[in-house]
Amino acid sequence: MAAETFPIGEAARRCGVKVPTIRYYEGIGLLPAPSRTEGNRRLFDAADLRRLAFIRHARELGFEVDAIRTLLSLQDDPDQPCAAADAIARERLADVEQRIAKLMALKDELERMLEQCASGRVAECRVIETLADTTHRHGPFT
Amino acid sequence: MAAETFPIGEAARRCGVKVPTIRYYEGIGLLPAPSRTEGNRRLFDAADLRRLAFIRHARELGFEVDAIRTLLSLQDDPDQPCAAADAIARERLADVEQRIAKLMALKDELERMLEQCASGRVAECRVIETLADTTHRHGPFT
DNA sequence: CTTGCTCCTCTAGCAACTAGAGGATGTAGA
DNA sequence: TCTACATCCTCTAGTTGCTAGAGGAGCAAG
Repeated sequence: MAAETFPIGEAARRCGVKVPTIRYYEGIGLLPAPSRTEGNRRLFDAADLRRLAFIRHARELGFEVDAIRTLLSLQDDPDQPCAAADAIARERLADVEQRIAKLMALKDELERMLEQCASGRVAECRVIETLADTTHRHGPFT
Repeated sequence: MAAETFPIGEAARRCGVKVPTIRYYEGIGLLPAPSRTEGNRRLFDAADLRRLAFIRHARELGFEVDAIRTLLSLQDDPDQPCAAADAIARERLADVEQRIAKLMALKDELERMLEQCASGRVAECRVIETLADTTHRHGPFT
C-alpha cells in the first residue's frame, strides 16, 4: 500500500506554515528533502508533516533553529551516546522550565489586570515588575 | 535628591542586553529617549532599566516587538479605555496560556527521556509528538 | 597630556523568514 | 484537444530584530 503524500501547498495548510518557509526549512536542513513527482514537485508524507508541525510549534515557543536542530537530533539519532542525549535534554529542560516560570508570572499579572478591569477600575499595570530579573545576574552589581 | 543614573554600558550589564540593542530599542520607540549629559551621552534611570529588563525577558519568551509594544502600552496609558486594555490583556493571556501548555508537554517529554537515560536505556524519543497540533486547526482536513 | 576606556553615529551583516518575478506543470471544462 | 487557471518550481530581494565594526569624540587616571 502506498502511503499518503501531500503537495507543498497542502502541507503548508495542514501545518500552518507558509509555502516558502517549508522550502526554507528544507534548504537549511531542518526538514529532509522530500521525494518528488515526475514533474519535480515535492511530495511530503505524514512523518514530514509531523516534523514540520513540531518545528512550527518550537519556533512559536521561541526556540532558535539551532535548538530545534538539537532537539530533533534526539529524535533522529536515538542511538547516540546516552550521555550526549542526556546533556542536550537536560539543557533544553532547564531552558523550558525557566520559560514556564516567567510565563506563569506574566499570566498571573494579566489575570490580575483583567480582574480589576472586570470590577470597573482602571488597573494600575505592573507587567514590568512581573518579569523582574531573578535569573540573570552575571556580574557584581551594587 | 537627584535620582541615580547609569551610562549605557552599565545599563547593558545590569539588564543583560547589549549596548547596541539598547540604542536599537530607543530607535524603534520601545524605550523612551533618555536624558543626555553635556557630552551627549545617554543617562538611564531606574525606570528605564526596569523597562529594559522587561523587554529583554519578553523577547526571550518569544514575544514580538509589536506584542511587547502593546503590553507596554497597558503600562504607559493606564487611563486608556478599560475595554481596550482588557482586550489586549485577554489576547496576551490566551497566548501565554497556550505557550505554557506546550512548554509543559515538552518538559514532561524531556523529563521522561532523562529518566530513561538514567536507567541506562537509550530513550526512544517522542519530542515531535509532544507538540502535536491541538490548537492550530484552521481548515477542513481529512 | 597622553593612554585607555567608554561613548557617539553610521553603515553593513546575519538569522529567519516573506514576497515577488518569471516560468513550468497539472487539472478541469468546452 | 485546447485552453484557462491554480499550483508548483527556482531565484533574487526585502523585512525584522538584532549585532559587529569603522571612525571619531569624551573623560578619568597617572
